[in-house]
This record gives sequence, structure tokens and C-alpha cells, in this order.
Amino acid sequence: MKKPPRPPGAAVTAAEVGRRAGVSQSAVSRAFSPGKSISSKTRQKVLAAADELGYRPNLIARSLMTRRSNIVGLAVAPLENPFYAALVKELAQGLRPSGRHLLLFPAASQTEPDPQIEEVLSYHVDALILASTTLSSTLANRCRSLGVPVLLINRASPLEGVSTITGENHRGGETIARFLLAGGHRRIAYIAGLEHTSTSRDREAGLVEGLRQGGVELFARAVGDYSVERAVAAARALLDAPERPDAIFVANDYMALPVIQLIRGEYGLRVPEDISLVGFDGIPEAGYSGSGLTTYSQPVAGFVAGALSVLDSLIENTGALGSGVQVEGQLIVRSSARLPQTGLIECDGTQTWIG
Amino acid sequence: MKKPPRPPGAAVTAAEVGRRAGVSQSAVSRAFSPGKSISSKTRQKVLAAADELGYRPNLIARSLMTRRSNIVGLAVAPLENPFYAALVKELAQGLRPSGRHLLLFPAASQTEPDPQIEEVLSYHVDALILASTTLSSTLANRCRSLGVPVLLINRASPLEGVSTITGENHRGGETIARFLLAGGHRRIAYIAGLEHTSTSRDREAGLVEGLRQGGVELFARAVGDYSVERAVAAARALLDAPERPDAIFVANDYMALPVIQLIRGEYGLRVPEDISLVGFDGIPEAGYSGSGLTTYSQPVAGFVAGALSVLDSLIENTGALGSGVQVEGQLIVRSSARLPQTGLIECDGTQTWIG
DNA sequence: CTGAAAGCGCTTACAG
DNA sequence: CTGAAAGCGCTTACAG
Repeated sequence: MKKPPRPPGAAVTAAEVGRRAGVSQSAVSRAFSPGKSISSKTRQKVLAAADELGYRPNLIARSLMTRRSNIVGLAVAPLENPFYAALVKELAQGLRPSGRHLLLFPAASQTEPDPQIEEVLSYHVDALILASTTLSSTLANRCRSLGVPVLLINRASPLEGVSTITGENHRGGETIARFLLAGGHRRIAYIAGLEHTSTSRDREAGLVEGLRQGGVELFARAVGDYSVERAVAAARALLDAPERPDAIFVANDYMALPVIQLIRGEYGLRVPEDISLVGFDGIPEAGYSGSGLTTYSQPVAGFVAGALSVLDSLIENTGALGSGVQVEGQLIVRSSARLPQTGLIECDGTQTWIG
Repeated sequence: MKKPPRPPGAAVTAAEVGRRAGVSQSAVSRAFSPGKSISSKTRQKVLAAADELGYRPNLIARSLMTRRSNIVGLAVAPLENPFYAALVKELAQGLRPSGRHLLLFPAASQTEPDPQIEEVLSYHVDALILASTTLSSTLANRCRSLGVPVLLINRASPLEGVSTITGENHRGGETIARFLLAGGHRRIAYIAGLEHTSTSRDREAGLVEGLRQGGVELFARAVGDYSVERAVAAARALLDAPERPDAIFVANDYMALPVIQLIRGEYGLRVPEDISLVGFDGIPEAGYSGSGLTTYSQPVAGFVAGALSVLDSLIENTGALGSGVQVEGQLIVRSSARLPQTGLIECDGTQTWIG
């Protein structure tokens, strides 16, 4: 005759396991915390009892004492962009060894982190990652006073004490400029992302700088706001102008892909014979078609590796706050832009350009 | 002369707020729990003090008492598929009003939910959502005994007590069969997703059934495993055969898009003149190009709406466990498949077919 | 309406 | 190595 068990849906508790194993509740706790002093005999008993009862330590209760939730908050707005989808996936997977998990919250816009982040902060996350989102100084202060480290991915920040991981936005833009120039283009246009973002601004600045070095000015620009609809509209504006660009650098692949479709389909232009297109990010989709998109890559693996290491040192309080990691990319040459005569090299099956 | 404040990085506590406001800690708690009996004067004092101190209730501590974490676990493997990326985004956004958040964990494969789910269960999530993932009966039992409701999205389950939200897999496949038949096709092939998944199996069963009604047998099949690489290989196998299909139904858009590129690019075939392609899901990308992909839709909004309502009743213990919601889709007719003579109608700017 | 007290399920000094 | 006890920051009966 067993006694009536716990109310249904209530979890087994460490005390119950202790009772079953004939040890104290503390012993149960020790059995489940690596590195605690406990005899292996006691541990065996506890583990056996736990197994029978289906016990697992309640992580919420644990985190109340340890002041470590093993939860990392993640704000990421443009999940429809495969670059970010991949980032989230890899990040979640990369976090596994550390036992940490991502608590997701949708940033309403890429501009301002909204009040919901406050909510997430009340969960006492061990760190906060903002991918493609701006950080207000208010929130930054809030995080600092709560002792929550903040990591910006793919965004620069003027705020001190905030760590960042970025790609080679400026260098990428510059490389693209030189590449297009070497390919014989002279009327080079830019389709920007969101105007206030560091990614879009830095890529444009790099482009302009590279063009300037070649004695050429930016031919035209339009704004795509990192949205497909806006990007297509921007492309239309560029193509409907009296004089067309002979090349367009689109601020990211996610916008470049539909733009290239538009140009081929609706405008019936040949790419790259009539007009060249170059993107940024190096998402897998850019390489799918036979005539793939030439793009400057931001390797997701690099971003994730950087993020994990920064996160670790931030959470363990090693290393300085406010560090900035830059992930190297490269120009992936495919067939959406006319090729220069020289400087093309093949490396690991992908073609790149060493200008 | 202030006293030395809390250790840096430690959060303000309800007791501190109470002291500051000259009320008890309980009063502070009440001030932050809607619907508790508290005079508005006391609440004012508390709120003011909380504001000065930057206090927010610690949700982790709260959930220890309330036995409600407001966290929903979400396993989703194929985030690179825009359908799931959109699903996650909309889900997270849709959860906002309820104050719940998604705790993400990467399912290693789409086959078996891995042990890491156990970890997430130790967080005492209020519910567990598995999107495009199979549920082992072991895990299902584990969840039941823990009292954690489980919701499967885009997967059927033979297990009882498990709620599901699915699209019209069978009906969609059948509709596609009739549509292709009406378009004059006779050699209709299928590129499957993962063989063990209900989505791929049901879509195929529908297709075969629809063909049978038209007196036609499935011409050929190959397996794409819901992966781009495998799908492209599958398409190659189909196209390199002595006799080619005149139409291919690809189990989802994510695979269909690269397949269509392959057919046009590498094989130099005209779509739909030489061969017709139809997909499933209705991801935005399918409509980007001028010559878009004809596909049977699974509206993300519908999935999310269904998920939210099921989740609510599950968590609030209203409604029966193990309910199954089916979200309606429709055939979105674009130009990747030859059109039937009749039955095409325009509706809300998208063309569909009423057979 | 309000406060003192118990308790949620853990971890962690503190003695043995 | 082990157990009793205190405490993490809350919520919630229980008296007033």
C-alpha cells in the first residue's frame, strides 16, 4: 500500500528522493552538483532513487541560490532573413555544451529595443544578446546596474561597456568597390539597408571610399530598409532613372536575391551582361542557383564562435567588458557580377578575388 | 551619507522596496500582482519606491511559488527553412500579450527529440512546443507525469494526450494531383521530405490518391529529406532517368526553390513548358520571382493562431488534451506549373484553383 | 487593507 | 563525507 503520491503534475522533489534513498536532502543536492564532496556510495543511492522517481533538479529553484539562470536573452528582429535564422540556430546549438539556453523575445523594430526586454531582464538572464538591434543607452544602463552583460551582434555601439561582434562592413564595401571597378563598371549604385544601422552605413562608407580611391563617385543610391518590398521598390527607382547604373551593391543578400529576380524577370535585363549585382552576408541561398550571387561573406560560424567566447568571459567575469570582435569575411565571386581580368583565385571550392 | 549599497550586480529586492516605502514586503508583492487587495495609497508608495530603486519582481522567484514560469519550451530543428523561421518569429510575437516567452533549444535531428529536452523540462516550462520534430513516447510520458502540456506543430502524432496543429497535407497533395492532371500532365513525380515524417507521408498519400482518382499512377519518386542538397540530388536522379517526369511535386518550398533553379540553370529546361513544379508551404520566397512557384499554402498566421489558442487552454487547463487543429491552406497558382483550362479564380490578389 | 510567517525547491556555509 | 539549518526572492493563507 503506497501512500497517495504527490498531486498530479507536481514534480518530484529532492527531499522525496532523499527519503527514498535514506539520505538527507543536502546529499541529494550534492549528488547532482558536479564537484561536491560526496562518497560515491551515497551518490549511487541517490542516483538510483532519483531514477526510480524520475527526479531532476528544479533549475529554477537552483538558480535562485546560484544567481545563475543559464538563460541567455536573445532579441532578434529580422528572423525572415536567413542570415539571422542561421545565427539563431547555430547560437542555440553552440550554447549546448555550456548548458545555457536562449530565451527569445521578438524585438518589435530594429530601431529601439522595446520595453519587453525589461520583462526578460526580470528573468535574471545571465546575459543579453541583441542581434541586429540597437541598444538604447537607457537599457544599457539598466543592464549594467543589474550586472547583466550585453552583447551586440552585427551592430556597432557607441556605448561603453557593451561588447560587439561585427563583420567587415567597411572593408567589405571597399573590396566590392574595387572589385566592381576592376570589372569595368563605372556607374555603381547602392541599395541601403535601414539608414540608421551601422551595418548599412559602414558598408556604404566602405563602398564610397573604395570608389573614391578609384576616382569614381557613387552613381546613385536608394533605400531598401532591409525589407524585400522596399528593396524591390528601391531597385525600381534605380532602374527607371534616365540613366541606369551598370552595377548595384545591395546592402545584404536577403534584399539582393529578390532584386536580381526583378531585374531578370520584370526588366528582362541580363545579369551580369547588362548590369552587375553584389550582395553581402553570404547566405546559402545566394549560391543555390547556377548563376549565383556574388557577395561579401559574414561567416555565421565565425559570429557564433566569437559570441560564445565573449559570452563565456563576460559571464565568468573574465576579460574586459566592451570588447569588440571583428569576424573576417571574403568576397565570394559567383556570376552575378562581371569579372575582373585578374586577381581571381579558387580556394576551397569557392572563388574569391584578391584584387 | 548613504549606507553602502548592495553588492554590485545584485538586484533590488522586494524587502528593500518595502523598507523604502515604509510598508511590508508582502505589500510590495501585492502592488505588483494585479488583482490583489491593496489600497491605492499603499500601491502608490510602493510603486514610487520601486521606481527610485529600479525594482522589478524577480520572475524566477515568483515562479517558484506560483508554479508557473511563463516560459514555453520550443524545439525546432530546421530553422533554415523560412517556414519555420517565420513560425518562430510569429509565435514569439503572438505570445507577447500573455507575457510568455520562448525558451529555445535546438533539436539535433528532426527524428528523435534528444536528451536536451530533458534539460529544458527541468526549467519547469509551462508547455512544450515541438515544431517539425517527432515526439518519442518516452518523452511524452515524461511530460505527462510532469504535467507539462505538449503541442506538436506540423507533425501528427499517434500518441494520446498530445495536441497537434497541422496543415492540409493530404488534401493539399490531392489538390495538387488534380491540378496537375487538369493541366495535362501524366508523368507526375514526387520528391519526398524525410521519409518518416507525417508531413511528407501525408502529402504523398494525398498525391497518390488524387492521381489514382484520375486513373494515373505516381510516375516516380525520390527522397529529398527536407534538405537542399538531397533535394537537388533527388531532382537529378529524376531528370537523368531514361524518361523524364513532366511534373514534379516537391514536398516543400524550401526544397522546391533550389530544384527549380537547377532545372532551369543546369538542365536548361523551361519551366513550366518542359516540366512543371509545385511546392508546399507558401513561403514568401516562393512568390519573389516573376515566375513564381505554384504551391499549396500553410498559412503561418493560422498555425500561430491555433497554437496560441491551444496553448492557452492547455496551460489554463481548460479544454481537452490531445486536440487536433487543422489549418486550412489553398493552392496558390503562379507560373511554375502549366495551367488547367478551367477552374482558375482570382481572390485577394492571389490566384487559386477550384478544380 | 495589512503584516508576520510559512513555504516554493534548491545550495551552501557550518558543525560534526 | 554528511546532516541540520539558513537563506535565495518571491506568494499566499492566516490573523488582525
